[in-house]
Amino acid sequence: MPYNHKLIEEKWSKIWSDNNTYYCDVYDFSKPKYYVLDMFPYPSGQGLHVGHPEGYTASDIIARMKRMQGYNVLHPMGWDAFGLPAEQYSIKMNKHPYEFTKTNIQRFKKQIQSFGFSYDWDKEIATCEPSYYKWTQDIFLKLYNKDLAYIDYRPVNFCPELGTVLANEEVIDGKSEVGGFDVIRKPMRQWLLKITQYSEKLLEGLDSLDWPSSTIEMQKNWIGKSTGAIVTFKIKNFNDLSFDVFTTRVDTLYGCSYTCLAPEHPLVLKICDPKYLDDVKKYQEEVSHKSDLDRQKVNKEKSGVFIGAYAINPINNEEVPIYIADYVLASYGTGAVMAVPAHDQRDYEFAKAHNLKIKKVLENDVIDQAFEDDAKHINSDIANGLYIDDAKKVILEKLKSLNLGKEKTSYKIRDWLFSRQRYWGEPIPIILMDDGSLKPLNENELPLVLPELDEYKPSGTGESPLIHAKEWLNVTVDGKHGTRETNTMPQWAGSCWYYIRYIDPHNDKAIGDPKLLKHWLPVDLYIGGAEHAVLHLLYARFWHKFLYDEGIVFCKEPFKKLFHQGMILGSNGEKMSKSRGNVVNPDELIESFGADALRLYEMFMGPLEASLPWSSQGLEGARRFLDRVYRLFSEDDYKKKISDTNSHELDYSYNFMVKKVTNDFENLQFNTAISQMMIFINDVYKSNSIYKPYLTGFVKMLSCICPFLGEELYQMLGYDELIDYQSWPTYDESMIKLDEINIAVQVNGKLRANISVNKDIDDDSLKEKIFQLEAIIRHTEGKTIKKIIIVKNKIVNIVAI
RNA sequence: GCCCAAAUGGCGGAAUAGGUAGACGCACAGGUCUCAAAAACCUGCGGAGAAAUCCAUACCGGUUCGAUUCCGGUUUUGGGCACCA
Repeated sequence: MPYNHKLIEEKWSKIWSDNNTYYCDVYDFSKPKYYVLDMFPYPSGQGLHVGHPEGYTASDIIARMKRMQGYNVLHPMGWDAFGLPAEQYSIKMNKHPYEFTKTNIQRFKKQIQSFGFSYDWDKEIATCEPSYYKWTQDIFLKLYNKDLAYIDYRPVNFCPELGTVLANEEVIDGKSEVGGFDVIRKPMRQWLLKITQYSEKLLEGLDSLDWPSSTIEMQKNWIGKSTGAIVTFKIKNFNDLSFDVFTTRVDTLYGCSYTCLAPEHPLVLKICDPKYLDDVKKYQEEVSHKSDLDRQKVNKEKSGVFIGAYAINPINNEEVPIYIADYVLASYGTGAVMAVPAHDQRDYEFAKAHNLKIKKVLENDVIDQAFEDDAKHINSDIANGLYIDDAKKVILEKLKSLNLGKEKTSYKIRDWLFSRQRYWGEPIPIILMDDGSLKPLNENELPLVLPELDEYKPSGTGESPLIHAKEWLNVTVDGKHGTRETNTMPQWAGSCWYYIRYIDPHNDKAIGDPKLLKHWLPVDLYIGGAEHAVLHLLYARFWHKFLYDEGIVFCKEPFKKLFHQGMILGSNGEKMSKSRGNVVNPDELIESFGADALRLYEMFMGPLEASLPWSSQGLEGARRFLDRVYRLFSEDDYKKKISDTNSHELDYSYNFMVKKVTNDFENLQFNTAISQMMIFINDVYKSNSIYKPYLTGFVKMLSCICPFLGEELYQMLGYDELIDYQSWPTYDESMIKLDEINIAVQVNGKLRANISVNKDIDDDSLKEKIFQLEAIIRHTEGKTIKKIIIVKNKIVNIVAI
């Protein structure tokens, strides 16, 4: 008989909630702590899909194992509740997004709870609650007071037709996603955070982390540190003017045959020859119309124009022409480059297109592309005959003596654009006084709560709808008038520090409690999608490092171990989406197969980090296994085999399983752990007597994956307590060691026989036995034995010719 | 274009300090039970061959007694980045 999952799920859900089973007393410091965290979801209107529970099940298995291993486990869940869809909904319905968000949260919570995850719901948070964002605002003020937040003008995607600013994802081919209207680039007043001041700290911390190496690599590339040099070029006929370039290959300076400025470079119009002015202005105009994306896409042709001016190469006083080109970015380095066409591919292409001189300074053949590697320097006067490192040294020394160059480290990372022209986000707690000064709120004025609006429609100017909240907007400070900042914070803000708030969300004092934060941080295991490899994980690290510098947290990194779960694809191997019609609904699956079967299947599909196609037959197989397990406990034929005395039939199988499962769980390799548990159950079916403690140990491990059935089976074995805080099974290493082992025998690397011998048999006896084997005699007959390789207790290879 | 990862039966996958390729599950086929079906249980299951044996971990080469695993090259797929000086 299959078990009744509905009854069991209902029964244990109630018992868990009545007993507050998964409550974590964070002030209990008597046990070691384990903090296992999921990336919290955005509660969208669509509800949960089968991808969500994959990561949640993995973290839940770890949480349950750690509880049994005696840890005080913090395993919380909450809601990343500010966001675009809620704002769009409120515009459409002219309703407050809070209600919509609240409804979605309730639905998500109900769905998540149906999986039997051992979350401590007492720690639940939502980033859109004033009691939460009070502290997001507080951290912003701390950043502001440390001069890490500032206002600047930055271009945004503005849609005049919709009267609103659009996110990149809302713009498709230069048109708005909604309505298909034109989108233009318009500079607007923005807040930025100086994440660039933390470049080095963000880089340093990476190597100490137990993170996927690809994620560490991506963060390194994002920060983009490169060490090189600044070289100063004077301008011919402009004695007092010069510009700096940044280069990583100062050793090739003798090969510089032109220089190139970003079209936006402030010097361009000052030094441009009037003859070329029209062309230059036209080119600048063209470039300014291109959005960042356009400018990056059109990368086939190296466009640019000569501005009729010349720069002086400081190393040899050669006069080189100055161009402007859009392949030089104003935002990186100094916004100017020295071009060495022979040894930089981009410069090479530009030089070819504009008929510029290509001068070799490295001993190698440059035929139809640039040579960018190391070689002996030529045509380089003081650097002739030297290789890259020494060449850099002598050239830099000379530049330094001329006061025209120095070492310089450059980073790709830019300051974080931290404001949105939206309603549904944390208000920025700053007042813009009429006299132009900025007045931050005091801590005791927080939270600055979002006001109710009559209408949530866009302002039409691109500003936030908060501009409509006249009463909220206008304030008087010390008798002077000012208006509140109408920009709000981006969705990232709330998720930058939520792992701190979880520790004790009911107690504001917890955020400043050193003992508590020292005990619980860092997060021991953080599980979430690889799509957050850079932005969220970098921003959160930035805030954490800032809070460390402020003396609020005491570890340098927030997340010790990180794991990215893969994606669950549709059964056709494509990404699940409504339009493809391959979406699987978890509610229906729990209804018909039970939460335990769904959890088990998702863990058994394959490696956690892999993207795998959904198979409903696979789910049926998982359920079949659980029924097979249940039968052992419910059918008389099997029940009567359960015994308090050990017949030793399962000694090996059980102990091996405990070892493997413990190991695999620790490494989040659930698919192989489950297959070992299946092997154990197959062995149990074959044995005549089942030692009860072995069955108990199995149930404990199963309960991490399938908690409802785990509790039920534990009770059926006759135990009164809940299984959740029982001790983790141990194994006896001596039971795993076999006396007799199987050895493979190869001749010339090909398997010819198998032989069963005593473990650790000496080589001579083994050889003697082997040469009695018929297959070995046949394959070595008439040949000379050149060598016999023996790998102890594993394999023998006879080399014979 | 650059960077990273991957490629194993009909399918998901297992096995890498180099050592018996295909664990476990799915699908499929045959059988037992049944009036019958379902469920359950048993057996088989990479390809060729009667067998001996041969071939087989994307493809081509190399190192090695021995390569899915290491090295070089090629192809394909997936992910990331987009002229970063």
